[in-house]
Amino acid sequence: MTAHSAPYSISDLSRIFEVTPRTIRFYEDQGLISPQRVDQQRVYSERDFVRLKLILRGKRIGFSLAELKTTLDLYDNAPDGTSQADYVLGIIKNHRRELEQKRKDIEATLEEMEEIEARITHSLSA
Amino acid sequence: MTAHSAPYSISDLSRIFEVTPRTIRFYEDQGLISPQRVDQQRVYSERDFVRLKLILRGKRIGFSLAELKTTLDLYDNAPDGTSQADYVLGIIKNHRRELEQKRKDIEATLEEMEEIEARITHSLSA
DNA sequence: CATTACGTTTACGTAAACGTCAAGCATACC
DNA sequence: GGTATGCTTGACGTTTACGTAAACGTAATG
Repeated sequence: MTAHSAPYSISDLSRIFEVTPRTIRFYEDQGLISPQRVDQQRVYSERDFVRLKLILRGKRIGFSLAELKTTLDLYDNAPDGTSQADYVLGIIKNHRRELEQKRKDIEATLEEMEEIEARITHSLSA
Repeated sequence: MTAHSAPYSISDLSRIFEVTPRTIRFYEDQGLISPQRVDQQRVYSERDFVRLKLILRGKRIGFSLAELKTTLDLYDNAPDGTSQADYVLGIIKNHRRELEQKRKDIEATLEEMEEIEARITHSLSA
């Protein structure tokens, strides 16, 4: 029971995802989203909605808009030929390595923060 | 058996961490590292080494240099008073929430990538 | 009919994180 | 003594990801 469903206006998405319309238009400018137009006005489909969601998630993880564009474009069209498929598989493998690294970084940081937390709470009981 | 040990020159760190000297000097400019000087030349201790390591790890996770500065400064000096401690604990809690979110983002992305990988390899066997 | 709300394009501004010279000093080697 | 190497400090340039303002169109509302 999401408050909204497709189609969305730009301010709908702006509210839902807590980004400014400027941001959404900028992503379009960079080729990340391509909403339809009704009388010059942007109209966003469920697919656009999902794309924006993926973009913002990717950003939180630390990917650039350029990277997100290529990966979104990549995952969009299923590869036809075997060579294409191998190519995509290679890219995916790289992305996974990056992500695994980030996950390790995060886990290491979380552990350190727990240690610090423990040190502080322990020192408080002194 | 790390090839080097303290003290390090700027080019040592540059090689070890695969960043340019400019980057390291920039971090100093931003107050993230404060190496000693011997005759105007920067000399990095083991502590500086660790700091740089933490900075780069933080960057990979997606933190800004400003954020990293405050957290490094924060974790540096153990809190003396209880109020201080509570303050720090609050900040840490926020950081942990952020990191948990990022971890979720990463895991969701990894799962999607596995699905895509599966789809491709499956389509190849057709 | 004027105001308000929402949308549009165009364009200049900005903060972050360095890159890229330029010019100079010191040590080391031939 | 000249040259190469490595360090230093400016200082301007660049990319990314938007912010911000201007100037305008349209549709509903009092």
